[in-house]
Amino acid sequence: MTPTPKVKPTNSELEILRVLWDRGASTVGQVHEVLAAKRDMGYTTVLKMLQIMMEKGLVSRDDSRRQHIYTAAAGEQSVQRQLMRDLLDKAFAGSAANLVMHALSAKKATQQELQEIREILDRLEGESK
Amino acid sequence: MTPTPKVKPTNSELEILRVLWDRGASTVGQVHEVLAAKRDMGYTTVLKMLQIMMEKGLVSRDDSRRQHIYTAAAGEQSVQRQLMRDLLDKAFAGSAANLVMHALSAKKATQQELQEIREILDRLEGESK
DNA sequence: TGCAAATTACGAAACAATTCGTATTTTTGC
DNA sequence: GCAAAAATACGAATTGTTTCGTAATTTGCA
Repeated sequence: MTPTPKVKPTNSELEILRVLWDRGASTVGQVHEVLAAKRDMGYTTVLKMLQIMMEKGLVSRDDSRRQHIYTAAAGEQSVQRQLMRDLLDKAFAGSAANLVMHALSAKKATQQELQEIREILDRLEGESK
Repeated sequence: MTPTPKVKPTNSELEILRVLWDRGASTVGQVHEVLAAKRDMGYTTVLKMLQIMMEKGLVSRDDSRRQHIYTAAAGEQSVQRQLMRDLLDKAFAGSAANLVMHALSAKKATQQELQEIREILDRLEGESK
């Protein structure tokens, strides 16, 4: 089980977590490189963010070497579930079906993804039978 | 078509929109009554929020009478879609299937909801053929 | 060794979101 | 009419987020 963070990540923090989830353990420079490609963002800004996230327990780091190496402490799955629940409550009045409907129309899923979703449905339906 | 707001509602704004979507046009007092039941929140806080939301175009109001009547200007559907897109990008790396998976496991859907989702899938799959 | 380069630490400014106290305005009942 | 009650307007404090400049530290190498 991935640990559930105590705090809900802010938007910027989520951007950084995204990088760490995708790349795995990274230096500040590596995270910065990825983010700077998308939008303007100074090196020390990223550094500071990571330091704050360290305090909040969202990342952990190895500072045994010259360049500190940061790792996402909050598991991708856990954070996703947390954000999902939050959005479900606040914006969708708890209706998962409604949310799914919007998710699918917000972004076209591939044939393969649609197939995967069918499988999830099958599994869920099987369980509740 | 419900109008898409220019701005993304903040958390508190979403709470208020939730009330307006559920109850329909409401006075400050009515909104306050609902929110105060959940968490501590002063009357003028709600009032101020609604005034700010008015400026942002998230609500409209009828101030022809003593008590102003507020209505959600941002349609529930539009806001949901917008938030969905946002979350999809930031937390789910664009994978709708992944998001749907979490949505379904975060909150058990009813048989009927599952059926509705299947119908959506059918429709989508039909389109892309 | 000691200087230049690379890195982290720190503080604080800029901005945005939330909250509420007080002032002002409007209505109503006497 | 006028006072009390009820409502809105406004300003500002507080808190949280994001950003970055500058200082301090560490490392490698000439």
